[in-house]
Amino acid sequence: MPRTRGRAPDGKWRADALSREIIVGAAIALLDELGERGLTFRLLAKQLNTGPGALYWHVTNKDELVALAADEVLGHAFTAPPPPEESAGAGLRALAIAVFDALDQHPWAASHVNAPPTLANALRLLDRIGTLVARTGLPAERHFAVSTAISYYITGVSAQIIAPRATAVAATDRDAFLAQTAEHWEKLDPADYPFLTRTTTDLRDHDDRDQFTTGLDLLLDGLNTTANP
Amino acid sequence: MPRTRGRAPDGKWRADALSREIIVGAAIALLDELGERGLTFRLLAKQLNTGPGALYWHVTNKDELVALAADEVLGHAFTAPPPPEESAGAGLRALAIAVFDALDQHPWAASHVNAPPTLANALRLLDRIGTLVARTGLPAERHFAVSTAISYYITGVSAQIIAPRATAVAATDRDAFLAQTAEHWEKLDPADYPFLTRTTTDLRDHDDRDQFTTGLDLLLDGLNTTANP
DNA sequence: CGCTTTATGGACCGATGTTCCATAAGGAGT
DNA sequence: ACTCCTTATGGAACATCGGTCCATAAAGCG
Repeated sequence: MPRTRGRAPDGKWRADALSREIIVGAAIALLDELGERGLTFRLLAKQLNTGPGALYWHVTNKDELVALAADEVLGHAFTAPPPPEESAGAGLRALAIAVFDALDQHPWAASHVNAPPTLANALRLLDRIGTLVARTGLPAERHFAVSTAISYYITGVSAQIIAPRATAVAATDRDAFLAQTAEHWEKLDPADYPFLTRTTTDLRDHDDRDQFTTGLDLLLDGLNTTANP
Repeated sequence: MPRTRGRAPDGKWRADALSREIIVGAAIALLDELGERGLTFRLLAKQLNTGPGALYWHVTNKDELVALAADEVLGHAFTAPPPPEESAGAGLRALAIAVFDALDQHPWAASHVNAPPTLANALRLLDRIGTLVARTGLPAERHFAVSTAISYYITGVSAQIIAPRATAVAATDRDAFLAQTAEHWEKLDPADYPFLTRTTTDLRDHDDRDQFTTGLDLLLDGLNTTANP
């Protein structure tokens, strides 16, 4: 039995009708719970009390669905309004960390934020970065290269740090995984891997967010000295 | 008809026997030609004149196969011996660019280099970075965080820049794709996207490698000023 | 000359992304 | 009110995939 559909007289969709937004929202819930491999059109359809075919009317394929879901997650970084008065560097830092935290809460999304941006929230991210970069006093012809570089750092490094968590199961596994990796490093030949064999304790104890901010601060330091020589 | 197998008296594998290396090599060839979606155990088996089941004796599953292939590609960055005497910064820059170029020639690999490293060549990359960072005069307790940050920049930003090329088909499509994206940006509301709407020509004309080196140089600048205040 | 190990490869299973199509509910025009 | 037409819907069906199973055979070993 088909559900009610079409628009109500007030222009809004009826309560039980499907829509792109509803589908993406349900997809995010499934991705959070089961990971990318757990998201299935059949399961998603069952959650929405419909069949797989109906979903394809609103979404062209699975790739697009996941991309939309990831962009939606990226948008969580913009829920708070941008703090009005602060230095460009401080604004960039806050923005970068907001993105990292947003992706951190939905690890599957990290590897699906693509460049160059085409979806709404990815565009907003780059635009905000560009606006802040323009405030640094850097010559205008370098704005694009520097802004995209910062954008790529934020999404790319977040993906590197966060994505492994999507394949592994829970958060408690992190310690076990790091311990196992550290053990592996310890068994390497110090002649071939002089650095790794002496930094295994750092590996065990490190904080993911600190790793992200360490590189970020180096990058913004470089930006600062380049803009104000 | 099963192929000859086992080791020859000299300890080497017979010419037509399967091996992990041969399978990974054939997988790389297929990935280069058809992309990640084109790599199939059936097709790979046909290329090697065997059945899908035989491959699973040498490789546990497809994820591992792709990871091995990507690590093999990463190793292309190390074929040239490291230049002996140069500053740590110059060494890091050369290493980073070598990795970018290696991944650039096999775009599918870019999104499969994971952190923290466990496979051979990913480990070598981090170790070389760490050894170079240790030469900068940075305090030892910061070596790990800074080295991993640089490592994440190299692989993460490379993935951001290169990975889209794996989904798109050929290299000639790049101009068309950028033109289409630029057109999309031009149609945005300048009130909402002040930066993007005035940088569409930069988008059309930009060079991917320059984008990578721009951020890299900012990062290394920051490293330099931090190490030598 | 048997016995064990190391492979091999084809059949098979379950599941997935996607397409197809019969069908139904509004809206628009008359 | 009656007839199209557009917008959806949802279940069946299709092609294909990753992965498992197992009968089988070559090489090594005693």
